[in-house]
Amino acid sequence: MKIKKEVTIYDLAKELNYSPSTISRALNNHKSISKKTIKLIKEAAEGMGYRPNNLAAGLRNNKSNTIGVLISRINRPFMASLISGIEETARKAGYNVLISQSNDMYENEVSNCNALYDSRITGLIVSLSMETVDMAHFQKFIDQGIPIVFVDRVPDNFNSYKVVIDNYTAGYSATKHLIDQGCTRIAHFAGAQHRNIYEERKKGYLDALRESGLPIRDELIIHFKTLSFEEGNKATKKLLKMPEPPDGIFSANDTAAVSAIMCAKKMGVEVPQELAVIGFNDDPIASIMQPSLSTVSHPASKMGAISAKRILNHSGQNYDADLTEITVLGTEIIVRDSSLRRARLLRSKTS
Amino acid sequence: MKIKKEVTIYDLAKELNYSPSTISRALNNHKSISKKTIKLIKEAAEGMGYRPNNLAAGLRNNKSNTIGVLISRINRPFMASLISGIEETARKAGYNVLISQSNDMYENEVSNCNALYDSRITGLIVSLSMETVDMAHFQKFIDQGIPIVFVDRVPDNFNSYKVVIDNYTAGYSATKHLIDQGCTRIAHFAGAQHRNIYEERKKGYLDALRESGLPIRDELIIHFKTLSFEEGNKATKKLLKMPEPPDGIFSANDTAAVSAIMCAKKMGVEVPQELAVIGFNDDPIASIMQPSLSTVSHPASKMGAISAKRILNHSGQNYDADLTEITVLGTEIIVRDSSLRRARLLRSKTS
DNA sequence: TAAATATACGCAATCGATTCCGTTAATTAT
DNA sequence: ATAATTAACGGAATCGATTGCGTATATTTA
Repeated sequence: MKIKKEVTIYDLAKELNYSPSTISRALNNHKSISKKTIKLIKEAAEGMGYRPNNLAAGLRNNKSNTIGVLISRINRPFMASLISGIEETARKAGYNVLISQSNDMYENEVSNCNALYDSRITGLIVSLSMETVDMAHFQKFIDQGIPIVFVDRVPDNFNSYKVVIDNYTAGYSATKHLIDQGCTRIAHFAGAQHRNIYEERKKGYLDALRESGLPIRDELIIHFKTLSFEEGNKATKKLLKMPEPPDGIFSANDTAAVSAIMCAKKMGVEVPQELAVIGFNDDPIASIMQPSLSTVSHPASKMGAISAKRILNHSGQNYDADLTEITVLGTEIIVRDSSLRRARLLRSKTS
Repeated sequence: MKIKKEVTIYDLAKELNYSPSTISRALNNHKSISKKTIKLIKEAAEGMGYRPNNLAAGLRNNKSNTIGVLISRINRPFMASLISGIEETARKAGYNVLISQSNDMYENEVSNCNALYDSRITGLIVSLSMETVDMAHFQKFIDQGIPIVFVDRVPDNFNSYKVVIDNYTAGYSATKHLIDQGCTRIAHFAGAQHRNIYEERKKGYLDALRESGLPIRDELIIHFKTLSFEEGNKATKKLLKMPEPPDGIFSANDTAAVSAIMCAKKMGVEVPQELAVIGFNDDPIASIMQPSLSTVSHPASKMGAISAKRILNHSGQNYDADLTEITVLGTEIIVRDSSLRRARLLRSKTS
């Protein structure tokens, strides 16, 4: 199989008797090239099958019109939607998207970070791995004026753009909802506390209890490593075997919440009557499973779009590391069957 | 914020009194450079914060160590797992991954195709959009010797690497399973028939019926456009209102199967006793919902890994368009509650 | 009509890494 | 001890697009 020679602006220049400069300017709609010439050149480019070489342009301009994405895992509903939002926004602006996943390991995050840097990305969108504490691997981007947008799992000791949800309020509202449903012994499935989103959710949980005059019982607060299905299963089993088991669970994610419900069912514990459950994320599962899972919905795709826009808007202006714009998005408590104990009661009240 | 100057091999050359050629060779472990010099140069590079510029290297070599991915949508469980498999394999080999989604529109597929080409990707992994018929936009990759791997939704009129599952057998087995469970009026939710995966699944369905001597009833074969939840809902409602409703459904994806089950429940139709359902894909929902959904499992992540490996292996050798290696992976029928009518009967038979 | 300005384009350097040819010095073979 | 290798490195062109500066022609202004 012979490889065809690629058409470059030099080929176009020779063919049309123009200089490469003129070809380049014409293809970029430069104002000093006449409309007629631009049309002529563009048509010839199309006809000869010319395709720009991003590598060459990128080298010259020292950037690649590419947004780098650094997340923990792609195949999580939230992350997939986030990426989808990023890709859609970037694509519309003519940007490409490079992805990489850390699998929640610090070491991978660092090496992926370097790989993305080596590709001279225009900006970086990051959701931190579970392990990450040290932030030094991001410094080189700042030094080069490459914008970083932290999404969802953000650092609190690093100045940069951030796009987050109000985890505190969400945690507070979710817990308050359970209290409103008559729960008095509410357990919490907490995530790794050095990741601020989990810390905030827990704070919200604690404050909701305090405000309602409910005691805080340490034995009802379970600290998870990864909030996995297995972990959730184990934790639920343990909780339900306690002499005074909880009558409600606020889980920091849906996966663990689902496992709690399934475990409860297996153990013959009625949901929501004996155990009300609310999760976090509004994964697709939540609305399908039975009983359907109450949860906190996350505008994942929108967060992706906003993050991408941050980077797109950034280009042109000089990067000011002191200017840290933080976007905080609202969440929504989605009440479904897994926590709805007082449906009729509430309805009769309002009517 | 001042931008630090980047360190290049020229800076290293000046600092260490070597030529740029030597620096480059040392960093690439070229055999004509002494071990001692390599160590010296690498340490200095590390110390001075040198980072290679992929754009420059890519321009010179006319490739970017990047794999391009062109799929319909990222936030589908199957696709997210596919990408995850691709990314993991590519990353290990030092390759980056560029992603783009067509949202199942031909026009987007073409423009994304061009965008990826412009970035001089090393290889392309594609799952076709629902709309795609014309394949001309892929020709330029072939002309340049850039390998293309089609995954899952593959063309049948284009020579290239392909990674697929045996959709015919899967469709046959799924239908056979329903027949074994005593179903005699089995409906099929079919996908767009110009996408071969759906065509094959339907063929398997038809042959299973024929082989068992069951009649093929056109009114029980519903042709979907996108196999969405809404479409599934509508179709199920219609089917169940028929004078002689089906007693089984084989859906070409899980989403529509889930909608069928939920619709049946709403209409008071018992699953699986009155209506047995089997889906396709083994989405996370399948095992969680109630009744749990029988389905065909798809080795998504593995398909991604294999696709990436195809491209990695390809480099070096000359591309031979006549050599079209097709990888066919097996599937597994996952029997869960939604189709299990004869559980006890079967068990007593085997024991 | 001469001067001033605008229009439309060309020249050549540049981005950073790679690699084909050398060249020099060190080692081995005879 | 001299020729023949080998090892270790340098020079300079190259990849393709961009852009500051320069120039010739056309157009406008006074």
